[in-house]
Amino acid sequence: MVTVRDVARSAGVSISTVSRALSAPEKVAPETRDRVAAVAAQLGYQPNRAAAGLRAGRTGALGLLVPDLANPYFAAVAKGVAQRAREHGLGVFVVDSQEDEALEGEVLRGLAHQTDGVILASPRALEADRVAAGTKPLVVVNQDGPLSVVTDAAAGVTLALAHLAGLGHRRVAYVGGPATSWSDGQRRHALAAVAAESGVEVVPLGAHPPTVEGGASAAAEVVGSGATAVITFNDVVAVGLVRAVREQGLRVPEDLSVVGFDDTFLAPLVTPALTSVGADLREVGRRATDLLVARLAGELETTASLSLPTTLVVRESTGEAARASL
Amino acid sequence: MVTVRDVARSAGVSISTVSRALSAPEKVAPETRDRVAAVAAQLGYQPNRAAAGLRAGRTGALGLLVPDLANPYFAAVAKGVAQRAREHGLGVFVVDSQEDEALEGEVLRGLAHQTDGVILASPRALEADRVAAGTKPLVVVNQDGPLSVVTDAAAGVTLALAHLAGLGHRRVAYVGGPATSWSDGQRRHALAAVAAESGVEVVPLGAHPPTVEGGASAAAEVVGSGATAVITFNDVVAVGLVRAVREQGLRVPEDLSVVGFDDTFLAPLVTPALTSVGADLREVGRRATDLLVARLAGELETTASLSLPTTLVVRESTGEAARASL
DNA sequence: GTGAAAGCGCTAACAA
DNA sequence: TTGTTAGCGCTTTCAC
Repeated sequence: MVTVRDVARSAGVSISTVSRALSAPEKVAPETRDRVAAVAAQLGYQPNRAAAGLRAGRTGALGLLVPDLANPYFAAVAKGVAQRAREHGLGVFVVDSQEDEALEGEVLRGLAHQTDGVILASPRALEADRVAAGTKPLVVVNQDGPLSVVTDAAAGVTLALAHLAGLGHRRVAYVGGPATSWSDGQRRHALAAVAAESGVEVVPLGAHPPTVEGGASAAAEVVGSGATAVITFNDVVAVGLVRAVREQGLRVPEDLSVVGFDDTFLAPLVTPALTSVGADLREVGRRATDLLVARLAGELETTASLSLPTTLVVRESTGEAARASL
Repeated sequence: MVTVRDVARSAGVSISTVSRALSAPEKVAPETRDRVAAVAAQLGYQPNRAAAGLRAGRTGALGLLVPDLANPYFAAVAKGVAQRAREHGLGVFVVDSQEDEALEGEVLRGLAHQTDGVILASPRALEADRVAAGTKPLVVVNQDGPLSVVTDAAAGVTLALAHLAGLGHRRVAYVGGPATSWSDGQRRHALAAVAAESGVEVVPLGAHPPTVEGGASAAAEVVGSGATAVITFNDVVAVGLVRAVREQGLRVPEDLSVVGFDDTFLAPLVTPALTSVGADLREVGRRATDLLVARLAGELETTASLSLPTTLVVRESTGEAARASL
């Protein structure tokens, strides 16, 4: 392992000059700086993060806590975080809380300790998390907080409703996700708020698991609601719902239009391809990272909330409201 | 921040006793150990990993390098790694090389430096990577290496071929993935080897991008091959292929049986649900982690290769060979 | 602009 | 069994 001492000796300077030349170049004479840089490169010197952090009180690493890394939603956010962190020269410790509230706190405690700050994606137990994180800055994705990044639910449902209204739908159902989901609450709220101005009646249905089965189990409720179109908590629920109503002999979109949420890569692949409300999840990860980095640099006051735009991708699962009613 | 000194003072012992009590309990008198543990817990002491690592020459962290974290395949592996690493009390630095060979090496160099060893998932430039990793142990997933974890391609294609043969298929095409893909090579090799004993003629087709478009672009070739069934490089390719042949008026599985690869969560969601050769990807991640940990503990010779079993999940996209030929 | 020296929190000889 | 001590590689005053 090549250390500052090796570089210093080779360049004929002291170790402090090496350190400065590499991390605060403006404090060193240009020629010295260049010489040190050249020697460092030639020797293949890589600063030891742990040592640097130990002294400077930083770790040079960020933490990312997700409920389920195998979920494409979080995988996309994680990718954005990893990407941007690299650009900032920071490492990312990734931890999967396995959707377990208790584990979330426990794991966060450890994570906070070995990072400069952590990004919490869709936390299940935010209050406990704040305690677990201690004094380390926390950026929250998909939930409220002093430092947070969310996608604009109101804009998303407005787009969906406008699209459906334009197709002649007058009664639209909403198949919700888990009652504990913050986004679900946001969407229900937004739906109620914008229904009137869209000229559409919204029928909020109950909570369903965010799975294919959850979607299937909502089929009866949807059909019974008399709605000609439905918005679902996410794409997977939409797939389950489509499958179930088809088994009842209904056609999508002729008899029922379906709008998914999240616009995952699933949406274009299923039949019919799903119209879905989406957001750029990698961008969510990137912006969360930027927020954390800015906060660490002290460039930010204690509070900053970002709302990222949502889009509606129209595919095959929505069409004109032909039926009078179900 | 509470340090060893605080615990030592509170417990009335020296800092080395605290260190020992916590990391080598058997070297300390039971009563002392218990007292230290109690005080540490009460004070909420968390050892500083960076400091410990600095002194001990370990970092307490593993690295995981994937070509694309948003790819469900790698996301699943990553989840397994994160999970098991946590159980071993190690952190995981995750890096996404964005499918870029040059970036892979560069990123690995940095990763190797701040971890005790790294897991390389489906590396694109293994030779360069060995250099970049220096002396740090490397566990390779999905490719050959001194320390490696792969899924059993031969078993997978044997299962698929047996299944198709049982349905009466006598001519089976294989739509390959990128020419640089190691798994693709393994599968082609295995296919050629087991074709005879399955009583099936295998028609290897060209390389196609591992995308929906890639699958669609293979449609003509597949139809032209006269095969009644086809095995594809992965599920996404299968979806593209199914879509394209359907547009030509063929039915799946009545006119063409399709077997995907990887058994991603896509498989059960598309129509028709895809028969697919799969493996437990989280387990792949877990075993790779175990291998690396064992190697770090010196429990392993320099070489160890694991081949994990594959399964065939039969769904709706395969059926009896009714056609004489296309 | 540069160097000497202290010390971040911890572990591992070495003593006792 | 326990304590003392010397660093791990680096950053950062403080002199010069």
